[in-house]
Amino acid sequence: MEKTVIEVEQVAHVLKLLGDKTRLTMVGLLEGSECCVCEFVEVFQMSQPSISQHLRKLRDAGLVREKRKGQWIFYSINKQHIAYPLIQDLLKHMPDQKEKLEALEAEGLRIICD
Amino acid sequence: MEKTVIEVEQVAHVLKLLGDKTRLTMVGLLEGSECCVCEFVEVFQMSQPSISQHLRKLRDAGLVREKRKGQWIFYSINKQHIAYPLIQDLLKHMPDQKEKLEALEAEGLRIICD
DNA sequence: TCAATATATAATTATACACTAATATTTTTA
DNA sequence: TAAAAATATTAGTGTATAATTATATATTGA
Repeated sequence: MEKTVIEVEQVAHVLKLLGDKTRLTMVGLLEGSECCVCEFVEVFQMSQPSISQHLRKLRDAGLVREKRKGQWIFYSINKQHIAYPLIQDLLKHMPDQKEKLEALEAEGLRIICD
Repeated sequence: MEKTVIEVEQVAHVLKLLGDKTRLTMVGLLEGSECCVCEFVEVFQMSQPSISQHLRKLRDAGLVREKRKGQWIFYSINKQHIAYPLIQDLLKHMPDQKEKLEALEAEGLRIICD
């Protein structure tokens, strides 16, 4: 297991961001695969602006990256972030979120690119 | 390493509590040893009510326990809490906080009981 | 080029949060 | 038993946060 030591302030900042069910689940989903905004809207059954605002917070902190693919913007986890190993450790204590994406796929709502 | 899997909501709740520099440091300190309120007041240079309110949040969540020893009330980490293994993993990514207590001790402000 | 789709941003509002000031409670000690 | 010390609680205040609504931007496809 990789280990990074991060200043308390920075850890607190990351934990504050992840101390929200929506954002924490987002990160759990992104650990499994890239997702676009409309997939999050489906998974969370929340409004698109609300989803975008959550993603913006994660992006502003550098925890996720965005990449446009045609009409969609895909988000991915930033494995280069100094807190990424910490986040991985966190996620080990949570149920796997991938079933949410599988449910999407079953409904034909998963966006596949490339 | 012990492993516990906790529901997303519960993890988010714990992370929200620890997403505050003061409370996160408190937990880091308590992982090393019990502390009483006046020690926290010294370490954080914050008002006593503010410290008490932070401790109350941690206590309400069951993350810490309190125990009166004479005129002092000592707080300790609750190793029985379902999120304790998660917290231990978190703390591994932070600098050790014990030097703060050593500094207190050097000033003769550490409260030793028993 | 126009309509539809996907996404972002801005403004607003209601709620949550952290701190301070004031006060209450408990314990020790003189 | 009265005063001091340690801690908790309550009320008030300013700020942060999350959601909604409205609007703007960018891309695709007819």
